[in-house]
Amino acid sequence: MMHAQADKKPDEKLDSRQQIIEAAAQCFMLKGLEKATIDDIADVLGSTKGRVYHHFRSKNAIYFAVHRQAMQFCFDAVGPVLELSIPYSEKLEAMAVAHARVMMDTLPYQRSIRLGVEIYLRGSTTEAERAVLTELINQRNDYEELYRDVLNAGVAEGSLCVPSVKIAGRVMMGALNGLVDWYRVRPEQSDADRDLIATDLARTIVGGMTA
Amino acid sequence: MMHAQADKKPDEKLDSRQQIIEAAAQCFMLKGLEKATIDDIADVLGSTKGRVYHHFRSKNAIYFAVHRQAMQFCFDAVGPVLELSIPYSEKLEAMAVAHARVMMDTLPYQRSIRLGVEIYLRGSTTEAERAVLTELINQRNDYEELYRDVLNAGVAEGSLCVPSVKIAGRVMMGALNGLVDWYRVRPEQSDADRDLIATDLARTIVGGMTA
DNA sequence: GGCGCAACATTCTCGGTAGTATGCTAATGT
DNA sequence: ACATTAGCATACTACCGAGAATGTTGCGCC
Repeated sequence: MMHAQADKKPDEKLDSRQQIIEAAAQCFMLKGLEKATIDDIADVLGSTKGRVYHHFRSKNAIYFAVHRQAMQFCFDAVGPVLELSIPYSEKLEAMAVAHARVMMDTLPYQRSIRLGVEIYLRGSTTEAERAVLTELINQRNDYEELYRDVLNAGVAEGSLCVPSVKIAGRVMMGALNGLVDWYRVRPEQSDADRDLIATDLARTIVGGMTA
Repeated sequence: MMHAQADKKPDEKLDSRQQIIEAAAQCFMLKGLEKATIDDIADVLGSTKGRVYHHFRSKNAIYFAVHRQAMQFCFDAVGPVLELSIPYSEKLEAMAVAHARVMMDTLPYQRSIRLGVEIYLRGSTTEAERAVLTELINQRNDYEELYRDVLNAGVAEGSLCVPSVKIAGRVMMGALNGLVDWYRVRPEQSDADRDLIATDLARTIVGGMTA
């Protein structure tokens, strides 16, 4: 009943799957990875398990999709910054700002990521799933490497200075991703408010690395 | 059978409970909060559920104990540093070093904390448990406030400079606690190696806050 | 105007786990 | 010496949630 006969928004066609991912991110954020049930996700959509299992083979597969999406948001956000021709110290800070922004803008996804990537799925998973898992972990490493690359270049250039590039990268990820632990969405909060948080955050972090 | 008749180490008397907490921290770190079962914890002790439920009313109670212990480690580590009469910038860095050290030294406890404090226990818990929960959260706030206090004092003194003390506190907690996400215990790693990590980490973080 | 398939809904099973109830044994007070 | 209790082990129950099996509906296509 009341099926897709209408298709009011033709640009939202292949997104029944996307809706599930969105709902899952919401549920994961609110209840945690294990406590969020498939039925919970379906409930958010006003739907049932059937729909979810039609699009995803397993609960893990849903989590993988959420994770991929979250990482994609990050890559999309910092990608443009990487193209800029500015001193590496400025580039690093701009990357941090962009990352902080995307953390706030896609909070449910980013919080889902935090809820135990390696820990979720201990042992008892299929080999295929473990393959996807390592792919996701590699994605995170690749992302962090973007920062380390800029750090290295900045040190070579002389605009950046850190005791250890490796540790500096960890510091950046820790401080930036930590945002999802304490940031709360407030309705009265404007776009400018979020920008202020992002810039203050980035400045505080990168400030210690500029020569 | 083979009960406590021996008591080989008299200094380890009232610690059957402590052993459970230690084992629980281990299990939580390895398998996650929900996936770690009471039987897992008992297995680590070469024991059974009976023992665990003799000392703790519920699984949540065990987690609470682990959490308390973890926070206690932190308070004990930075307490002495707070007494020192040194510039606040130096004090802040010394606190960061101490915190980083305790993160590495009590890794299972600290990792357990990260696995969802607010998320673990959504709704379906007793009122008594929720009271303990808020107590734990307050403990974390109190701990973070130690850092904010030093930051404020440092800014007033002129030895520290940040765009926002509130955000600077978040940055410190995020970067320092993030340590438990990437730090791996290696047997060949010496005490000095850990000290190096701690000092580099602290310097990278606090470096951006010194005037 | 039947056929097949996509996109779900409904219902069931089955394994795993928190918590309980009960049993057992060795100290400990009296 | 006897009862009691602390400190566990063993055996059992109740429940919940992932995934499977199966049913239902509408649309496209020949």
